[in-house]
Amino acid sequence: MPELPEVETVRRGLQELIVRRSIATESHDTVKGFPNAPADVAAFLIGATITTVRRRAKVLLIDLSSDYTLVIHLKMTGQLVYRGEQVFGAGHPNESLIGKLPDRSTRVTIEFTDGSYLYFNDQRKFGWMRLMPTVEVPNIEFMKKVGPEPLEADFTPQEFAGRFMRRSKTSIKAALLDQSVIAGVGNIYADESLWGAKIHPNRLVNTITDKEFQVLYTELREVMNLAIEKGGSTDKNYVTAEGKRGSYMDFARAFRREGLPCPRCATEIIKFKVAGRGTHICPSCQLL
DNA sequence: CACTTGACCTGTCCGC
DNA sequence: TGCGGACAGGTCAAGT
Repeated sequence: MPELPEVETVRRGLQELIVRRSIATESHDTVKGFPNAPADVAAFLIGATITTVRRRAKVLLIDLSSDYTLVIHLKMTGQLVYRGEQVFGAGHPNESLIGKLPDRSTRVTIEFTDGSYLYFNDQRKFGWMRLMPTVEVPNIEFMKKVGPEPLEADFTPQEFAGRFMRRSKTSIKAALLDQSVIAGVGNIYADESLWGAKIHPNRLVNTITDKEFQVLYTELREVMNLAIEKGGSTDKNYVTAEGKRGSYMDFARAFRREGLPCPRCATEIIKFKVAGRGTHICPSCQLL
């Protein structure tokens, strides 16, 4: 579920909501990777203060005053929701998305000294979390292999096109989803940017022209920036740090719009599988 | 080696 | 209404 725009939205929310709060208690059930070193929880998590919240690709980095960092991947259904004064539950506008917290999908509960909470919810348990020294974060396998951030100001169209050369014989969609090529692209924004660039997802990378890479670069950045502006895409599970929906799906042109008219030419959007993933295209605009 | 397919989990939706 | 099967936004290990 959460791709770069969703994780960035959560990051911005947490930066506002939890920085300078101190951790009083922590409890959890099964979460992959946590606690990797149980003694570290008492030594470096309890009593620590949140200093900043960063993001790399789809990974959230919650830095602590102990010089340790909580490294969190939400995978498909992870949520990080802060609860201060507001009360979720029956009648609340977000009830259908997060219910009353904690609930049966709550994996980790962090209580701050002021009595507010941060919940890590994850219905499908694919997400993971690690507590580790901040200086060690760049050394984990994911960080070593992940590609460049596509929204950085100094990320050029030339660098974008060049990254794909490592996957020249696969489909453009499979390459877009490969985190070692470009960081943070997932199924939603792969489909949306390919629609924007009028490129069929099954086109092989080595058939994509320089001009097409240029357009794809622009479309990908525009669609991701718009998605951040809209607070991300909520289909089923994703919510912001405040427990709210993201509204990008109201602006989607192809993703999850099968049977509806293409906004450009009114041809019906169709759905099929590419690289094992549900894929949406306009069959008139995106030719093989 | 490059690339594709299953596995990881739970919940929901759809057709019989 | 009940039940089996397909499917869901991510990533890795295992297989071709």
